[in-house]
Amino acid sequence: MEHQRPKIVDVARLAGVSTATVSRVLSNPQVVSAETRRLVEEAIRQTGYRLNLAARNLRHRRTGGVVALVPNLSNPFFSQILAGIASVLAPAGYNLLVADTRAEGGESLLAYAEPSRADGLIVLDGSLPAEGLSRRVPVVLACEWIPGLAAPRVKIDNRQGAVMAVEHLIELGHTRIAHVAGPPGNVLSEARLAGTEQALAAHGLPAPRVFPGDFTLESGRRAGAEWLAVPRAERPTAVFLASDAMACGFIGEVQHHGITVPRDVSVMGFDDIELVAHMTPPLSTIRQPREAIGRHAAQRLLDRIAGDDRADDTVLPVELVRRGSTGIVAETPV
Amino acid sequence: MEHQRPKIVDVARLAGVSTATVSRVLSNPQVVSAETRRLVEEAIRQTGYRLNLAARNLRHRRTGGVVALVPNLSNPFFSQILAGIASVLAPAGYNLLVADTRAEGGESLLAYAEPSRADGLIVLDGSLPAEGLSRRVPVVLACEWIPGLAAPRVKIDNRQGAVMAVEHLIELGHTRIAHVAGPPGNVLSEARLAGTEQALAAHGLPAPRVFPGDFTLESGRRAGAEWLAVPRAERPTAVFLASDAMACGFIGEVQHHGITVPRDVSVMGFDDIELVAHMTPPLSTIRQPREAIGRHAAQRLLDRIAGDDRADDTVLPVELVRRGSTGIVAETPV
DNA sequence: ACGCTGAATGCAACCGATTACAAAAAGAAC
DNA sequence: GTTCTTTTTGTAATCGGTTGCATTCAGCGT
Repeated sequence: MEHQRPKIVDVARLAGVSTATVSRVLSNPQVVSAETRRLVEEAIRQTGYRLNLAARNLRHRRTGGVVALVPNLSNPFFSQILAGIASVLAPAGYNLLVADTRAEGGESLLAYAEPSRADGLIVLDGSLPAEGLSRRVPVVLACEWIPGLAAPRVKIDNRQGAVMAVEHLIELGHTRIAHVAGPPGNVLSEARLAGTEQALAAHGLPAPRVFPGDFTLESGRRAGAEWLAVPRAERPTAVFLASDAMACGFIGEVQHHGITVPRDVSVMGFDDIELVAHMTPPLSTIRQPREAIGRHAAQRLLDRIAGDDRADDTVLPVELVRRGSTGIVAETPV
Repeated sequence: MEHQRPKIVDVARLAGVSTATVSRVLSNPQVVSAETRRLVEEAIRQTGYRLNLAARNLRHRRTGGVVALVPNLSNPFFSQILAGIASVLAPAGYNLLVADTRAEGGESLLAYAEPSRADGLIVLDGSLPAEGLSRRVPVVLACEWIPGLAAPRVKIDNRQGAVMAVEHLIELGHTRIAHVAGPPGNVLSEARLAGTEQALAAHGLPAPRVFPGDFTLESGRRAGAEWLAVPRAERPTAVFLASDAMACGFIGEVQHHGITVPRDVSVMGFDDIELVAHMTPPLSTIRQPREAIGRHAAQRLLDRIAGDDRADDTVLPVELVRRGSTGIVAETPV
């Protein structure tokens, strides 16, 4: 008879009711009498009817979905944030979709900021253009943020985290402390660098030697190579890197050249990704509450969707995690 | 005047043409005369008109999107596959959305397999129920697969990879070789275990001691603890783990207890995730062509969407990567 | 001047649900 | 039995583009 996908009128016909009633059974069952409801449900089962979302979305002018824009899915750092987001969104009836801003062309990203595609947007990438994003769907910024954009931000105190990291090194007796920065222009890079400088200055120590980096493993490795190239007597005895991934690259490189951590150099990371607890030595780092960041971001977005237009910031606490990669400064320089 | 989002009729009115013409300018510009087109484009600019995707999708009966279902976004293994997928999908005019099958409830996943939500599905998780998936949208399975489901599969030869790993260890002189398996029931776990057994048998060696695991870092750490608990004289001198993540956990644990890799134990992983090249020692492993897996999966999906109904398998080659974590068996057992 | 062809455009039905409003049915009260 | 509520159901407009078919008009041949 009908090879096509059944529509709501097919169900209605079979159940002997109008399409309106079928629709009510679907989205507002309690207004339909028990008997009619049973009839309709049976008809739905028999026809194998499935709702067409495009049609519902068109009528409702909403999509029931939220899109998260992530700079780089390969960074395990983001996945736990996404889990936190999903844990809040799912009970609220929204589903989460993730798009990688690196993988997709820059232009096409704005396509996600359409009310006809998503009801809201959680942006985890600070390098997106502000102008395209405003005036479209509700947006919340998490972790990174976009300077020009008035939207709620959920973040950590990056500067304070850096201060804690550097003070930990200072407590261990280090005075020549280097920093490996994140990508230039990135808001996180800048805050962490500023915190580093602030902590050193507060303790009367000279400004740090800064090696360039971009948060990636490979850039950490290069920083390691640069550190090795510094004459031994001048080498920083401690290095604070702006991401755990870079710290991994750094440690791998210097260990490969016979350096022992933390005897020859103490290393601090930032993020506390799962892996670094299992390295040899385990990495000392600054823990970000990733799950909580995700949960708060999702909650703020739900608020915004519900009409709350405040654009205030949520700042979550970080935590110093002392592990084996940092130690007291060597008594006798070899 | 109008506070509402402009629709196509607003543009049409301003340009002095019909909605049909505006629509044509949008989706089929060459059929409209140059002059009219200019007029319409100007009107679009002035009104700030943006297409409503729900409406277009409803009419077209397609969405222009593909959903990838990933078991666990925190595993960096998947992100490169996703990059490969996006690199094929984007030029074809499809956009990619990612959903984490762990983060979302099981039931809600089937909601993604709706033609009104996505034009196709790439499933990277073998643990999903087959029945819900068939008969909905075109599906391609990548990496893992679902035994009952007739859909094209893009995968590697897991058994052959395991054989290569074990033969590498045998060449180095090892005879007591252990395996740390993936989660029971997983198709990859089983193929890799089978390959391990096959290679050992082919060389007249006894069946491997098998430690349980589930691909995660933590389960690798536990396997390390179990290995340490084996009396020294009986300890396997080489361990092949079914994932790199587990190998990291394993090495971290045994190094923590004074074991030196590869002197005391050789360790092989599987996957070649970026990080393992930077560990100390760098991990020997089996490389999966992740980017290529993603590209092939996306291409097969496009084929399917275009009506190609074959359900054949694509098998991509793996590669043995020799690094520092494997070495010749120690001459004199300490 | 007249018919013919093809390009450009408009009309209006359509995609598949939702929902305001109206009508009908069922109870309640007297 | 009649009137007034309250509940249940149906009618038809609507969400916002798309497209088959019809129409208009310019250009061309005879």
